[in-house]
Amino acid sequence: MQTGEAVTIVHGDEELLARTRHLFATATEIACAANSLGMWAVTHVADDLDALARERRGQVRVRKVFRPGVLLDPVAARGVARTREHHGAQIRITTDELNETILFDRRVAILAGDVRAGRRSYSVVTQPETVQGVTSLFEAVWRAATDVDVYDARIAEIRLLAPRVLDLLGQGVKDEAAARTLGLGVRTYRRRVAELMDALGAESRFQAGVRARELGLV
Amino acid sequence: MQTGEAVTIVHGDEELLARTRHLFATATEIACAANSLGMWAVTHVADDLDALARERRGQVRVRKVFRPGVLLDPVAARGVARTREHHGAQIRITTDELNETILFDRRVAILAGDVRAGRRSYSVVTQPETVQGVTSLFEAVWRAATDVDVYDARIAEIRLLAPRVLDLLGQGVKDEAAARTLGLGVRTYRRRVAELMDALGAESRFQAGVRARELGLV
DNA sequence: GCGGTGCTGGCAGCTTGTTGCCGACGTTGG
DNA sequence: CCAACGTCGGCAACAAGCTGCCAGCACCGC
Repeated sequence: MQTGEAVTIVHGDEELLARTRHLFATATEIACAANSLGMWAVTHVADDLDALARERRGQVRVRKVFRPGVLLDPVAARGVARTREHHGAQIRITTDELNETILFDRRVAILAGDVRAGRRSYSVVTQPETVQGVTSLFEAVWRAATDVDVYDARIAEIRLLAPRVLDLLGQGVKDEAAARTLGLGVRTYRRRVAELMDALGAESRFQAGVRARELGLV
Repeated sequence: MQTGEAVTIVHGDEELLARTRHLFATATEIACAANSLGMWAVTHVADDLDALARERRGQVRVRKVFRPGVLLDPVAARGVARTREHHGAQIRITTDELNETILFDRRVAILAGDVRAGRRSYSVVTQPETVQGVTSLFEAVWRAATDVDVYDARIAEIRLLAPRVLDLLGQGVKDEAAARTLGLGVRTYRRRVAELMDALGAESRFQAGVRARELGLV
């Protein structure tokens, strides 16, 4: 990654880590928009980066925006809570579609690309106008987003039954049979399904299946 | 992995490779049942293993059973064709639910477990009765399965439109709007959807979404 | 005890999805 | 040219899914 380049393509998590470690160590402002914890898994895997974040807690403003589906996975929800507690991160939830992005000090933007051959590619952008554009988009999303506490209480409830509902949905079981299996009325079962779809931000059951699989919920 | 153990748990693809390389080098019969190419990606990543398989072509009987959804991905379909051509593998398609399995000479069975923290665990079984049980299950599936050629011609057609249909489905677009977008009548669009669901072995759209995502089709 | 609140589940109306039927049309082979 | 075949698309019947409505019930606070 050369200093003169405005956009650099980075392949794979390891390379991204290697090339951005210094940013995590020096930035005073880190902002992240993610559909799942996947992108931030990079920073969790690297133990030294986690320790670094804790160490720098008072020196860096960390903001993260997730989609509500993230909170459906108990493990991910705990990860979110831990991030807030240990890193002093401010966390909000949005129902808008997100492109996965990390911003450092309004100077560097990392945009996630597609997964190819099991490796995800990232664009590392330093070109000022582009970074500014991405930043303003993030700020707009941030302003419209809701504090995680508002969502978490509600989703914590949905989470209780979600694994069983998702399991039955994933097996292709019809609503009536699924409701019977869970000992619910079909109206209530459908309420639970509708809540899940809302949390997943899905408008159809196919889309919900895709999202649920993406988030590792099924 | 000790000789005396009847079942050994192996974590991650690399470890599986390291511990089973000798099996690929010595076995005269290899049988694999897989939901996707994922499990066999292990052997593709290792170049020396690929070369080994080519070298041993006349010395080892290779049989693989996949689910039809695998053929929906052009890349995977080409991988299947290449395996057949280069390794002389016999390949069949089944619509039954499969547990991902590799068998070596009716003596060793490898069963795939769940993915944990991004690493998949495998059970490596050498206990004779268990291996025999797994082998007989594989043989039953093999007997009932259909030669890949029978499926491939049909699925090759479905594959042409599949990316666009899957994309619209994944966006939650309703059938009528999706049909219009593709310039089809809604009856035809629904035929295409039904074919896809058949190929994916899904009974509901949620399940289809999960499967499609699993196979990397969306 | 009583009123307020929230959840459940049955019912019903509506939308969306599933699939058979059939006429129309294009293609192919004799 | 004609017959056979396969696909498309409109129509319709039916099933599955979506959601509002409301009575019944449990719980809670005064």
